[in-house]
Amino acid sequence: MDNETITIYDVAREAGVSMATVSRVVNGNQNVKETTRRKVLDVIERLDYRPNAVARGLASKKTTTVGVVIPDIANSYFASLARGIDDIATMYKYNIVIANSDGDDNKEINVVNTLLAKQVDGLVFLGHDLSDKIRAEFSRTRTPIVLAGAVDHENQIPSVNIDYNKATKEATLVLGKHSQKIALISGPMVNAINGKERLVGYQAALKELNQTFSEGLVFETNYSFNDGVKLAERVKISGATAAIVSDDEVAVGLLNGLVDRGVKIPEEFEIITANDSVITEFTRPTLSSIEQPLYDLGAVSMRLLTKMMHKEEVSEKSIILPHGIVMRGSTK
Amino acid sequence: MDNETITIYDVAREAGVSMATVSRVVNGNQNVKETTRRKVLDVIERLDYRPNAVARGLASKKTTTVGVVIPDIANSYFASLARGIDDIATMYKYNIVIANSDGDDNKEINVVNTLLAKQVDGLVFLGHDLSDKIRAEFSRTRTPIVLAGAVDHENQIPSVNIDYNKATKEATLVLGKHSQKIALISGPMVNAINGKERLVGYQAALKELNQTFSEGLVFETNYSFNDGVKLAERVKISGATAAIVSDDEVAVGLLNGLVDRGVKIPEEFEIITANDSVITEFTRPTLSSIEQPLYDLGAVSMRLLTKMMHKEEVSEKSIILPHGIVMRGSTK
DNA sequence: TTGTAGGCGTTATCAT
DNA sequence: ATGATAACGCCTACAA
Repeated sequence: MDNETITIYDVAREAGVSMATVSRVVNGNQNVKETTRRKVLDVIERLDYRPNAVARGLASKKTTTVGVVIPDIANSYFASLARGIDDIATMYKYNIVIANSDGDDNKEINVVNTLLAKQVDGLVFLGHDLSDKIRAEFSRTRTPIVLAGAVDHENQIPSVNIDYNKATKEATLVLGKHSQKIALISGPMVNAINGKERLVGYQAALKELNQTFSEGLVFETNYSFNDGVKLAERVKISGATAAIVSDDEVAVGLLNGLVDRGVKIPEEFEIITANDSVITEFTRPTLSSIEQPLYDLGAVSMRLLTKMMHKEEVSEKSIILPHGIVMRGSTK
Repeated sequence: MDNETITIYDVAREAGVSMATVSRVVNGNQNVKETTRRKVLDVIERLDYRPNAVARGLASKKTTTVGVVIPDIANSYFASLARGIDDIATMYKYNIVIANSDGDDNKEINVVNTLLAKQVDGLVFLGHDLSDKIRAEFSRTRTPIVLAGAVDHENQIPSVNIDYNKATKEATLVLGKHSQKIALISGPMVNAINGKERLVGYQAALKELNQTFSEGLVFETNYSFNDGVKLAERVKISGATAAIVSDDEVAVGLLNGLVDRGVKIPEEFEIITANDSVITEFTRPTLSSIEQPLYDLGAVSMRLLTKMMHKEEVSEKSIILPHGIVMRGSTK
């Protein structure tokens, strides 16, 4: 009663050739006479035949699909990376299956496993420092994996990053020109996005500034606008007069929270945020930021992954993209 | 030389049972003696066996994967919907393959086809009024499809929306209290997100306000922050003293562009935007908005899709979620 | 409760 | 240039 799924056999029969031939024209194999090619193409059109990618995947052991593990697709930073990834993936005829990990170690392992079960040809892993468990998981699969905006401290897995340590240090030094008390607003410390690098850079800068490191100036958040807003009061009380923030949404919240409390920015309080996503221009004053090529981080990592999937030689496994500091309204 | 891919046969041999039995325990079939189940589970663990989802998909004709066609994942409005979709999908054990369409008719058709070729169990289509071509494509597939934040004027395809017409009318009426010239900032007119509904609602409100509709007060954009910024000058020149905007990023740009030009908001110019995404709170003043349950739009549509995929009866095919108007800083 | 065997829709290897 | 015919890894009646 329903339209049966039509297969390569149907096309073959209808066109009076073997399925092998149909397969050849579908796959652009040159060894087909032009006339039969036409004939087959016609039938394909007429029958509205659409090759079954699953069967194809089973037979060829390639799915033309890559998995993307992402902490939160609704976060503009990750969304930008995702966009870069998808564009390049599309360019190379890959599709993307996205799985939110919420930055949770266990969920990460979970989604990585289901992604691998789905036989993705490759994996892009976003956002977190690698936990030992996940690294173990990665090490026993042949599936190519690339980290984007995430560092592997063992330096085993190919990755695309900026130098978070250096960038954070530079940003902190900028704030140090006018501030004696600089706060560090990070993600959840146990598992922050490049948290260690950032902390190290921050501390190195403090040392150079002859400022003492104080736990009381380090604040943890869960990467959300509201976290930033809520933090404003605590930060104000801490006596800090500047902050380096690890996530743009948090920074926007903090800035607005501070402004709403009558704090003058940048006169009384300076902020530099970390990701230079579009939202840094949404506020007044606008947010100064570590400048990083978000889209490119995604795009380059996907490009790297395609090379690995195609078994091309990759000279550089740990790609560091250039960064900078954009001075906008939240710094003097 | 490498770790061979290990299959259900390996497990069967190693456990001294048939592959059917292994399949049973993997799929949680109850007809397995507890002791053999244990035995099999042990071997699975020991061999680190991971069922091949592709083979499974071919044999069972189910991929536990749903396709999501999205205009731009980097847009916070769509990203919110996507998050809702993914959460519910995960809850029901589905994965999501995302494809950006850029709101382009041809790309849409393209990605829909590759998604269908991949045998997704269902499809969520975001963002646009349906073109005839895409509707034709949809009508000749058995794959369940749900529209989220997109209306089908033929009312054939299940969808989850708010009443854009009514919401736009209400918002326009609010602006009409203080303004004689209300601009409508839409997406690309040919293919705007629910563009027709919004235009109709806008015009209905004008009529009720005894204001005349003028082409000069309708502005098209491409849904980006920068479009909004650029538009500020033109809108100002047009003499409008209020605007209803179809996209939050555009609204943010417009607001900032206006503020930067010395326009006082809301005193001299009022704005109501359309999507109530987080970024409406990023600006100062904050943006008043049509209020809509973004996450729920995604979540509900995915829930509806699961029902369809499981062949459950669905009573209501066109779900309208409630909306409201949030008055924030950009209105008097 | 467990095993056997026939698909699922392609690709890919050999022949012809 | 074209056609048989095995895989590919699993599910699922059907038997036992």
